Formats: sequence, C-alpha cells, structure tokens
Amino acid sequence: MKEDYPFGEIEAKWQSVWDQDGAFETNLEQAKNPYYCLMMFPYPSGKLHVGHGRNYIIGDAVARYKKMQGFDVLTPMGWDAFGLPAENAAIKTGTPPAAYTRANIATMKQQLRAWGCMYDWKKEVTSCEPDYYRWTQWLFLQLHERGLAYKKEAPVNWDPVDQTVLANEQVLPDGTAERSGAKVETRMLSQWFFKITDYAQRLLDDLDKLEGWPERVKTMQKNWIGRSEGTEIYFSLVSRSDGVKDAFENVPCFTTRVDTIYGCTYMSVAPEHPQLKEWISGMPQEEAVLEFIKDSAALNDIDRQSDTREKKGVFTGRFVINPYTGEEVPLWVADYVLMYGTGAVMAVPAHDTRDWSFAKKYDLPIRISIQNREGTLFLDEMDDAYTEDGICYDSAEFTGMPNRDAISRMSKKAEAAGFGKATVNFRLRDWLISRQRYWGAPIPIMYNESGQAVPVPADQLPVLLPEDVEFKPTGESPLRSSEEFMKAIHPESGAHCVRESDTMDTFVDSSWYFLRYLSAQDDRQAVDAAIANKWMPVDQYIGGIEHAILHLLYARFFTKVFYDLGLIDFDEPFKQLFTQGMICKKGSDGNLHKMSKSKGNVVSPDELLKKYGADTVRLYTLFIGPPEKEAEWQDAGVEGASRFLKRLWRRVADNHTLLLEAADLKITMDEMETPERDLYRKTHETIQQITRGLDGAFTFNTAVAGIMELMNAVDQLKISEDSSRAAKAVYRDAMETVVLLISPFAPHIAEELWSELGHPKSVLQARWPEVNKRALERDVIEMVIQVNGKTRDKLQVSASASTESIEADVLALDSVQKWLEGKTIRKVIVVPGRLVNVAAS
RNA sequence: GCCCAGGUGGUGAAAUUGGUAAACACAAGGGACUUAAAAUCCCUCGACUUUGGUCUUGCGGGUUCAAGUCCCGCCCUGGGCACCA
Repeated sequence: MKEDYPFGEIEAKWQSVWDQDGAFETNLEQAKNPYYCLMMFPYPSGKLHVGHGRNYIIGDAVARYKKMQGFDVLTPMGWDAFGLPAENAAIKTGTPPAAYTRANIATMKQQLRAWGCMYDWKKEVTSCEPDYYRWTQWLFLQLHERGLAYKKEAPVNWDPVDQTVLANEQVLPDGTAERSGAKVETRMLSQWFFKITDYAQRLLDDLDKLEGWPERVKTMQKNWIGRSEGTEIYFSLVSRSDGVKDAFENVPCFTTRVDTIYGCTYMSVAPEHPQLKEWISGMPQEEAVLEFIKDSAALNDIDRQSDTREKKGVFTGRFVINPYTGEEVPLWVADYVLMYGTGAVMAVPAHDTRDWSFAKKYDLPIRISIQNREGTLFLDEMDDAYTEDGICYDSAEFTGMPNRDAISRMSKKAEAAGFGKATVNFRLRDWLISRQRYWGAPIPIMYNESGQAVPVPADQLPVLLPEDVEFKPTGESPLRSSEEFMKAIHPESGAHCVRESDTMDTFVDSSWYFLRYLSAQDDRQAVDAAIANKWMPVDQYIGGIEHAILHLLYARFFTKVFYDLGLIDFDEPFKQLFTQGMICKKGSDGNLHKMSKSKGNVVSPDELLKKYGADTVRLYTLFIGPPEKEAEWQDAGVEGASRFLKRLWRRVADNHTLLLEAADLKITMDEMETPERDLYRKTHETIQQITRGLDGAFTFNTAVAGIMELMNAVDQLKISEDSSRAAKAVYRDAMETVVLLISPFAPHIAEELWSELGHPKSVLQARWPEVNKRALERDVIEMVIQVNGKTRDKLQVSASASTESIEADVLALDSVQKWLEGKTIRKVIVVPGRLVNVAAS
C-alpha cells in the first residue's frame, strides 16, 4: 500500500469501476425498495463552479447513503437546456444554440463525473432535444384541450433587454427582470397563458400535505398565492348629467372590510379599468380623466406602487349608489387602485389609511362607521384612519355589533338582496408562457385565415425548431424569419395556416422533467403511469432556495394537472424538499457575493481537483457549514479537509498488516480493557450521531466533525503488534466504521481503503453500520457537580448508583463543602447521568 | 408596515432540545524532528485575573435549582410579501 494518499490515481480508478459495474443504474420495473433522489437539473451554462457543486455533492451523498441502507436508489440527471444564454451566445459568437448547448453538456457531464457524482445516465433527459420537447408540446395540447392554455390580450411584463415577455414570477419586487436585470415595462400584447389560477386553492391547501418541506418555502408560496376572503358588492352607476338618476350599470367592487361600508364616502377605480373610458364618454370631465389615465400609464409599476409617492386621482363626474344605504357617492379614478379583484374599491377614509390620505388631499368627506371599545373615537381628533377592530357605528341595523361578526352578516344581507356575495380573491395571476425568442419549445398551434388558433394534431409532433433563422432579437420571435417553419396546413380542411411563432417559457420544460426521467426512452408516451406511480412522488428533492416560488409552484401545478388528466395517481411531486444555501466568496469589491462570473469570485473546481482531489473538495463542501445556510468559501478550509484525508490514508497504510490480521479476530465486550472499550463506545456513538443526522436534518457538517472526532479517538488508542486481541479487533472495527461512515462524503478514498482492508466488493454494497446499543452503555458516569448553578467539581459515579447515594457522595466532597460554608442547603437536584446541583443560601 | 429565519471566540461553527458554552476545524503562537524548508507530531488558544476565582452566547427585564435554549420588551442582519382594498 502506498505511503502517500494517491488521490488522482484512485479517483480515476473508482469512477471507471462504478461505470463498469453500472453501480448507479436502476431497473425501474424490478426495483423492490424504490428511493427517488432528485437534484434540480442544471442549465448547461458552460462550466460548473464549486458553488454549483454543493447541490450535486449533497445529492450524491444522500444517494450513496440510501444505497448502503439497501434502497434501490434512482438518481438521474439531465439538462434544462432551452433558454436565453445559448441564444445570446449565438448572437455574439455565431455558434448555433444547439451546438453551444451540446458542447456545454459534454463539459459539465465530465465535471460531475470528476466530482464523483454518479448518475444513471440511461435516464438522461435534455429539454432542447425533440424527443423531450415533443412531449412538452403534447402537454401543452392537453392543457389547451381542457381550456387551461389560452391566449389573451393583456398588460404583460416586457423585458427590453432580452426583448421578450416575462411571467410575473420572473419579475423581482423592485421591478427588474430576474434574468437580465433590466427594468421591466408594461405592454399590451396578445399572449399565451396557463390557467394556474384555477388551481390556486388546491395549490394553497395542499401545502399542508408537504410535511417534508421547509416552512419558509411553504410560507413564500402561500404569500405568492395570496388568498383573501371578502365580499363583492355591486354599486349602481348613475348618470346625473341630466339630473335624472338612471341606474344603467353595476360596478362590482371587492372588499375584505364590508363591515366598514356605512363609512363609504366615495368609490375609486383603477386608471386601467376596462370600462372607465366608456363611463366618462361625453362627460365634462372626460378630457381630464383621459389625461389622468395617460399620466398613470406613463408611470412604471415600481414608481406607481411606491408607497411614499403621493396618491393622485380625479373625479369622473359620475356617481355610484351604495346598495346598503341607497346613498350616492362620487366615482373617482385613482392611481393607488390596482387592477386587482375588480379594479374598483369602495373608499372608507375613516378606516383605511390609503383612503384617509386620499380623502384628506382631495377634501372628500370622512365618516366613522367603526367605533372603538371605549367609544372615544372622534373625527376631529383623528390624524389617521382607525383600522383596528371595534363596534359598528352609524351602520343601520348592524350598529352596536362587533365588526368581525358584522362581516358575515353584511355579506349575507348582500347575497339575500342580490347586490353582492362573499368572494375569495387570489394574488396569483395566470402563468404567461409565451416568449418571443428562438431557443425554446415551439408552441404547437397554427392560425387559420381568420386568425383562429388551431392545435397541431398530436401525431404531427414535434413541431421542430428550424435552423434557418436570424437570431437578432427584434421583439418578434426569430422563428418568423423561417418561411419553411411558418407554413402549416390545416389538419382537416387542408387550408394554408400560419404557425404560432412564439416559444414556451423554459419553466414549462422544467415543470415535468422529474416524470420524464422515469420514461426517458419511451417514444410512445410522455409518462408511463405504472412506473410513475411506483417511483413518485420524489422521496428527496434537493435544490436552491431561489426556486422556492417559480419552479416549485409550476411543478406542483403540472403534477395536479397530470393527476386531473388521469395520467398519474398522485398530486404532489416532491415528498421531501431540501434547499441548500448558496456558496459565497469575497468578490473583487471586497464584499461577500454569491459565486458568479460577473462578481469575479468564482472558484473553479479544476485546479482544486488537481491539487487536492475530488474527495477533499467534497468533504470541505459538506463541512463548510449547515447545508441550508449560505456559506463563505475559504481556500484555507480546503487544506484542512485534505489534511484529514491524508491522515486517514496514513493510518491505514501504517497499520496495514495489523489491520488485515485483525480481520478474523472474534472477541466479546468482556475481553475489552478500558481504552478499547472507550473506543468501541465512541465508534457506536458516532454511528448513531451520523445516522440520525443524515435521516433528519442533513447535518453533514456535524457528521464530518463526528468522523474527525472518531479518528481522534482512534489515535488515542496506541496500537502495535504487541497489543491485545481485543485492542486490535476494536481498532480494526473503528477504522472500518470510519471508512463506511465517510464513504457517502468521500467515496473514492473509502472504496480504496475498503478494498485495502480486505473487502472484495464495493463499499456501496456494504451495509451501513448499525448501532450496538450495548456498546453505548457505561459502567461509570462522570457527573457535573454544581453549587447554586456554578460548576465546582466532577464526580465519577457508578451507573447503578442510587440518587440518595450520589447525593450523599456529593455533599461529602471538600470542593462542595467549601462553597456551602455558612449556608443552608435548600434543595439538591440530581439529574440522572448528568449533573447534581446543590441549591443553598 | 406585515410575516419568517438568524445574531455564540480572530474565522467557519457545535451544543443530546432546559443540564459542563465554545465540540470539530481554520487562522495564530510556541515546541519536537530537519543543515534548512515542506510535510508530520506535541502543546497553547473567549475575556479579565491578585491564579483563589470572576465575567461571557445582540441589549434590558422575567420564569427556573439551572437559560445560548422558555416568556416579555427593544436593537441589528438576512429573506419573503407589500397602495392586494
């Protein structure tokens, strides 16, 4: 056995062995004990850095651990291969996106292998290949058939840099695009949507089923869905231009505070309200209102929604009738009203801070309709709206009722009288999926002469991406430049049609890839139900927190649609979710940033692998800190991991003969003297600690620390040829345990040492060590002795000693007596196996 | 503003869930080996200290024999939502 740890040699060797053995290939039909370990598939951007590595290293560790526990583990890998960077690269360098993407995939595959992250490549999927996007298109057709995919003219988010529209989820709270960073504009365009809002309630309710998901991810999804319960009330619009009150239309408005309705003194609608122009037509105020609409439209969403900006509005000249009071109130258009709910809100300045400031500015009347418990609310003493709970006031038959109770009563009244109803509103909007870019799956639709959408028949899929296109982004899909592509024939009439030229958002591709892995080679169907039902939901999903809303919400939506289509019999895709933190490093500006090319803080794995080997990089990545938290990459830390692996290697090499000889020793615990008994106990304590950590919270950092501690304990047992049989046997047992425990983290060195310890088969086929409960027992326990809560001494106590005898022994100690001088003992607390605290005063 | 996570040595962090605060590492300092260096091995390493101890987990209170951990009130950092009626 070599003296020095030859990481380069053994890593190459074992990677080939795993490949040849098909160690990571899974027979989906025959597997008896399925465990689906999934990592978010990467976008093939070129090269992986050590920050990306965390995801795959954690996933590989889980897969190996579960394998050793006897599961039939499926760990597939694939490529989220459509997307803008490839297209932008094509514009810049002239390399076609397909070639660029395939080259990146080859590089990254090699990198993953070099890390020792092994996958079942027989199940690889690549979303930009026709054998994949054919089924993405097929799924689009399924949604279309059921009315879940539709096209409509709507105000959409336009990214002026990437020259395409974006989904709401792709726009950051500051109004910039998640991908390009450009300030997003609003445009009216006709676009394709998926009707995710139909699933809002289920997406919300089923979050409760996801016990294995981090609470914060569930909270984020909950906020995003944004359910609010309230009442829709129909106010009648009246014209008073000729002095006659002719109610000619209903203006529905949504409120969560119907209890305040008797304090409603005006109504405001959003400037984009679709009927507004109609209502003001011919009014003396028409010009002023149109002007106002124009001004509001000029503001982008960020400025418009900034809460520091002063609210603006104008009177429309029209009035509406509050159906509860029969009273006429003026109708305003105000820029603080959004096209949410119905785009119209009843304004109650006394009980809503926004209405308050608006009413103050435009001198609109304010009327109290909720009184506080003390009855001390007076208009002239208020300097802001009263938004707390209270008692209905000046509210007809509801006066005196607690306002919370009034909400349902008032809703019921509206329903009974036909001027309103209880309603639920969601913040969630439909998912905008069309993109005016080339590198995506074409939307399988054509248009006939009258412009009607005709779905491409399923048997004509895939609609192939053409290659003869001009990439330059013009705001129009590049596909339009391909004459061949644009031509289509109506499936029934044979008439000439024009193809849809937009492509699908790449989040569509990634919303179902975990299902396709299970049928990757199947060219007859998207998903094989029997296999999917056997393997899904995914047992463990691992990925970045940045996908908490986008990808994870869309994937849940798709799974529910599949369920409704009868394709599968489960309706949530991921049982257990783990979101790892990002790896950061000080950038060229001296601040900590997420690793990225633009910040100049990327650590490339290539040099590290050459200098230290993959196992060192893996071990350090796991040791760096709690895996769910962000971590700062420190090059010096890698050195520590390397030192440890070298030491482990040396211990085996130095005692190689002895370790091999000890293989056949059969001993019992009775033969062990104290030092080896201690090591034996430590060995099993470590097994317990690490196994618990891997099953629960993924505490890889403490698992690695635990192995290091065990190694330190191994070094405490001085071993030589002259040592006892028991000592040798325990020593070997401890070393074998170290190798087994470290194998999910540092698999190459573990394989090599396992074989050096005389095992002919791969460590992956060894069983994960089990805790021997008897090994954990102690005859003598060290107890901490406290006086008044301060540690004063320690005492070795027999494990069988009674509380009374321990108490007596403790009180006899000089070190205790010293602190009790002149005091009366009040109480003695004995915590068995832990400590004794003498309380005295 | 609302909701959620956090705040522990020079650094990354641990702490069996209320029971010895700082495990395991990194960095630093000292020593051994060496002609020398690297590597390796050993020791020190929260602060103060009269070497007896005292203090120490963002700050201030509280509960308890005992609080990093529980409760109340603040401060700070990160994340999510935010003119959503």
